Amino acid sequence: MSPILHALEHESPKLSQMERKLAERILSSPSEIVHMGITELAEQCGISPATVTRFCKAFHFKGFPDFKVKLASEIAHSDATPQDGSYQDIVAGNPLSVIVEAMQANHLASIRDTTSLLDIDRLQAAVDLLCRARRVDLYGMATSSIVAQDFYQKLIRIGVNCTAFADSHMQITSASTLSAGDVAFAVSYSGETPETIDALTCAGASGASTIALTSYGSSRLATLADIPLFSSSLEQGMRRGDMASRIAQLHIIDILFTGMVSTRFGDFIPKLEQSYLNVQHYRHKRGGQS
Amino acid sequence: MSPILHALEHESPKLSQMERKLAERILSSPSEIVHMGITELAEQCGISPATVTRFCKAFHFKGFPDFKVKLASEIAHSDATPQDGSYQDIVAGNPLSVIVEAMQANHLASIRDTTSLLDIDRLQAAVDLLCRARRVDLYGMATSSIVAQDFYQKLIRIGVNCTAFADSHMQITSASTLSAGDVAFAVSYSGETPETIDALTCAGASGASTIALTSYGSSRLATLADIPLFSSSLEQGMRRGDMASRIAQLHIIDILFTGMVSTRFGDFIPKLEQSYLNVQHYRHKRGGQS
DNA sequence: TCATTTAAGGAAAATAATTTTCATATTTAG
DNA sequence: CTAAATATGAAAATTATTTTCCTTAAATGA
Repeated sequence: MSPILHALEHESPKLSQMERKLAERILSSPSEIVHMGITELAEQCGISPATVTRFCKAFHFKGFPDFKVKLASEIAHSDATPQDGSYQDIVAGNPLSVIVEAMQANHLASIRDTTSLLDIDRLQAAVDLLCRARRVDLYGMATSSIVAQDFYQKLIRIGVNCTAFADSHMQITSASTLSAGDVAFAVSYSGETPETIDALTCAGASGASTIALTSYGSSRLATLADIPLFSSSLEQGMRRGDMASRIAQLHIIDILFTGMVSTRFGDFIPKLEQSYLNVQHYRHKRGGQS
Repeated sequence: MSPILHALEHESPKLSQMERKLAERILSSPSEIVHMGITELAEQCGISPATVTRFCKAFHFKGFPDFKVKLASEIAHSDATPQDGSYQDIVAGNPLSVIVEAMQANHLASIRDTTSLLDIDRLQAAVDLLCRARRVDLYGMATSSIVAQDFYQKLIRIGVNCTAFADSHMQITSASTLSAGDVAFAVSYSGETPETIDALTCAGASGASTIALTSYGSSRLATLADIPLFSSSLEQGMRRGDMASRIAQLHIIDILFTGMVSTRFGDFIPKLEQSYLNVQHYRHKRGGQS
C-alpha cells in the first residue's frame, strides 16, 4: 500500500471523529478521491470543507489539491486493489469506480496467469505449423468466434489462406475439405462446445493438424487437439468468466501472430505494410459509387 | 512514455505556436507541472491561463486540475516501471520467449494506462445512455469491428435492441433511422476512419446520442461524439499498434457492460442467465436435422 | 457541581484558482 | 485584397479552496 494510505490507516486511531470519517472514505476508494472537489468529498463524509483542508494540512500537504496530486501519483504505483488482486465478480449497484478497479485486476491477472502457464515449446510448435500451413481453418462459436475472427483478420493481412466461419455447418463443410499440411484452429472457452469439437474432430479426420485454444483444465477439445493451448481459467462462481478469458485468448493470438511474423519477417511484413497502405489508398477514392 | 506525454509529442506539429510552447514546457519536466497552478505555468510559457485551459480541453480533459491528476498518475507509473512498463515492438527472428514477454508487457501497460486515463464521469454517462437506449447501433471497421461485434454479443444477451454492421453502407442506412433516445457507439483505433466518422455523424444528425471509443489523442471521431472514451495509444514506430489497443478497447467494453448489468441488475441478470441456459438446452437437442 | 479552559468543527467571508466571455489580432481561403 | 475562420489575451465570472470567526462539546480543576 502507498505511504499516504498507510499513514492514514496507521494514524486513524489518533484522529478525531470527523477526521476518521474522512480517512475511511479516502481509504475506501482512493482513486475516486483524486477526481473529486473538496466540497463533494466533504459532503460525502457529512463534514465541512474546512475540515478537509485542515486534515490535509495536518498530514503536511500544502492543501487539498496538493494532496490529490500526491495521492494520484502514489496509487498509480500499485495495481488496483492489491488486497483483492484476484478475480472479482459482478454484483448489483456497484459504483463504476469499483467496477473499473475490479475489471483492471481481472484483466491484469488474466494476462499474467495466462503468460505464466504458457508452454513455450507447444507455442513454438503451433507457430511452426501455422507458418507452414497451406490453409488454415478457424472455428469458434459465440464469444469464441470473436477470437477466431480476430485471428482471421490478422492472418489474411499476411496472406495466409484462411477462413473463419461462425456457422457450424460451414465449419464442418470446410473441415471436411482439409488435408495433410492444413491446420484447423479451434477456440472455445469451456473446451466442451459440441459444434467446435465436431469441427475439430472432422478436421483431424481429414488429415489436418489441429490446435485448440481453451481455458486451462482438462476438456474434450484440449484432449482432441494435436497442440492444446491454454488461457487462464477463472474461479468458480464467476458470473461472466468469459470476459477475462477472451482477453487472455487474444493475448495468445497476438503472441502466435507476432511469432509468425517474426519467423517469416521478410515474407510477412511487406504484405502487412501493403495491406495497410492499400486500405488507405482505396479509401481516398471514396466519394462516388462504391 | 506515458500516453499523455506521447500524445503531446505526437500532436505537437498540429498545435499552434502558443500551444506548442506549452506542450514543450510540459514535456521538458512533467513532474514539475503537477505541482504548479495554471497561472504559474502560463507565466513560465509566456502565455495566458486561458490558453492553458483550452489546451487541456482540446485534449479531452475536464480542465487543468483534471489534467494534472491524470498526468501525475501516469508519470508516477512510468517512473515505477521503466523497463517492462513500456511498449515493445516486433522485430525479425525474435525467439518466442522474448515475444511472450514483450507481448505481456505491452498488454499489461495498455490496460494500466487505459485505466489511469479513464474519466469515470464520462464512463458513467455512457453507461446511463446505454442503459436507457431504445436502440443501440455499433459501428466499426476491420479490427474495430471485432470490438463492436464483441459488444454486440454482450448486449443481445441482456436483451438490448442493437445492431453491429461491418458493412459501411448498412451502417449509414441504420444510422439514418435512429432518433432521439437511441445511441450510436463507434469504435476506431485511429479515430479517423472515414466510414466510421460518416456513420456517427449521420447518427448524430438523426438525433441519436453518440459515443466514440478511440485511441487517446485528439481525433475527428472523438471531437464529433457526445461522449468520447479513450484507450491508451502506443508510441510511434509500433508496427502493430492496434494489437494492444484492441485489448484496451475490450477492457473498456467490459467495464461498460458490467456497469450496465450492475445498474440494472434485476433486469439484466435473469436475461443473461436465461440466454446461457437456452444455448445449453437447445444444443442438447442437436443430432437430427438442424 | 459548576465555571473555565481547550479543542473540534461548521458557517460564511475571504482569497485563490480556474474557466468563460468578449474583444482583438492573426492567419487562411477565396 | 477581402472576408471568414481561428487563435489569443484581458478581464469578468465562476468555482474551488482556505481562513476567520464563532459555537459547541468535552475536559479540567475548584
